[in-house]
Amino acid sequence: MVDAEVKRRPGGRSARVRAAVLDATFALLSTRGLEGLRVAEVAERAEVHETSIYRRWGSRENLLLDALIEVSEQLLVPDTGRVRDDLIAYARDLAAFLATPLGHALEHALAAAGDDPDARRARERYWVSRYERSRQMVTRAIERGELPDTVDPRLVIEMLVSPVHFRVVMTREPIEPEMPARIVDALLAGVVGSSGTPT
Amino acid sequence: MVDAEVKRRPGGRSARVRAAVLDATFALLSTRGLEGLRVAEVAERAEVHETSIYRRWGSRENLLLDALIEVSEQLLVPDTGRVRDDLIAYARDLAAFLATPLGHALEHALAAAGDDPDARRARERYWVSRYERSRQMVTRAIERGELPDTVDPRLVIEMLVSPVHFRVVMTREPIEPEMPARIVDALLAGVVGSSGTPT
DNA sequence: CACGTAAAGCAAGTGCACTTGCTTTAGAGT
DNA sequence: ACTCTAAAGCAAGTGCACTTGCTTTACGTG
Repeated sequence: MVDAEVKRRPGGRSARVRAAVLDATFALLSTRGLEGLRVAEVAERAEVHETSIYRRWGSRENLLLDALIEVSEQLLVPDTGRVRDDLIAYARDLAAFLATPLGHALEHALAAAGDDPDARRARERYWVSRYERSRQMVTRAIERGELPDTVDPRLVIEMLVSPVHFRVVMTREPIEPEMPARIVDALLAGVVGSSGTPT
Repeated sequence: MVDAEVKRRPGGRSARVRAAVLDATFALLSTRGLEGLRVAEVAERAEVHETSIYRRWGSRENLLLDALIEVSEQLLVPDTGRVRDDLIAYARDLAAFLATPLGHALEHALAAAGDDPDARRARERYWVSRYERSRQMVTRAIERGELPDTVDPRLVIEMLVSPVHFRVVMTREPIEPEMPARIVDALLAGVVGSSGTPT
């Protein structure tokens, strides 16, 4: 599941410990949930000393962040040949993922993460990677001539995904199935041009 | 500063305690910051027993939520006569508020709040009130004939504010001064029609 | 194969959010 | 004024994240 990529001591104990801890974290996350997960329990299950966890990750928060970020790499960027369909599918997949317990946990870990160097690094790495992949949908549309090259991919992606995150983290309302399409239509044609027809 | 609106015992001790605690919370929030604020310290400063705080609010989180929500009532809804200007001004004000320490604190309190009945109530009250006020910008535009009545005010507001909250809570990037205008233009005319000109 | 070092193990402790069982007080209704 | 009760005060305790000073282990290098 987890494949390490360690710094100083490539193949050895460090890597084993890291993998064991992350595996234990996932296991306990699914049984105990985000709130119920105790660091001591992770340590016990990973057969590692609690101190080792704190020395490597610094805090429970950072451990969760590190573990959960790997999960979201599953999210694939669709390529249907039409921007509208790509964006709608992407927003739907995102909403579906964020509705899972793991998705919820990731969102809350990201929102709660502190400002220490470790957390900062993890957060940045995450958003850069996410953005690099998702912008493809827009750049491909521009190459295709479907969108003018004056369009800013970053803005489009931000306006696409932020309402979804917003509902999950801030208002905690469910995302209706038709919401992704309404967002995309408003985004592509403007509210005047589109948002009347509640598909 | 805080004006109570108490349930069972209108004018008496309850109200005094509530006000004293909330005042102490604000005072310590500005000196100690969100992280540094300790419940015991609030109790001491408010000259109230710590237990009383826990009995009334249930948790530190809920106390913060209750205190901070009152602050955001400051945010006024502009009425310039043109939707575009209203929306831009509103997004700017929001971004400016969220950039303050109090704004940051509110966002994180909202994001971190749990799912107990108290937190749920506070959150819902907050968003309902915020939404009721901000939708005015859109409904007025519809009345004016500036926007067709097929436009969904809720969607417009959500798409307007969520990128701002998103940056503050999730990515933690600063909001560029021109971002509000770019969001509004994309929202009104669609990315094809507008977002090329980075004002 | 020896040795130096980074990381893991260990034990003991600290701070703070939150709990609980009981007592005291103040204010609202009669 | 008297009483009834909700809320405040109090004391003692619990759990868990996080810390620290020291020892031990095992990997990588000369």
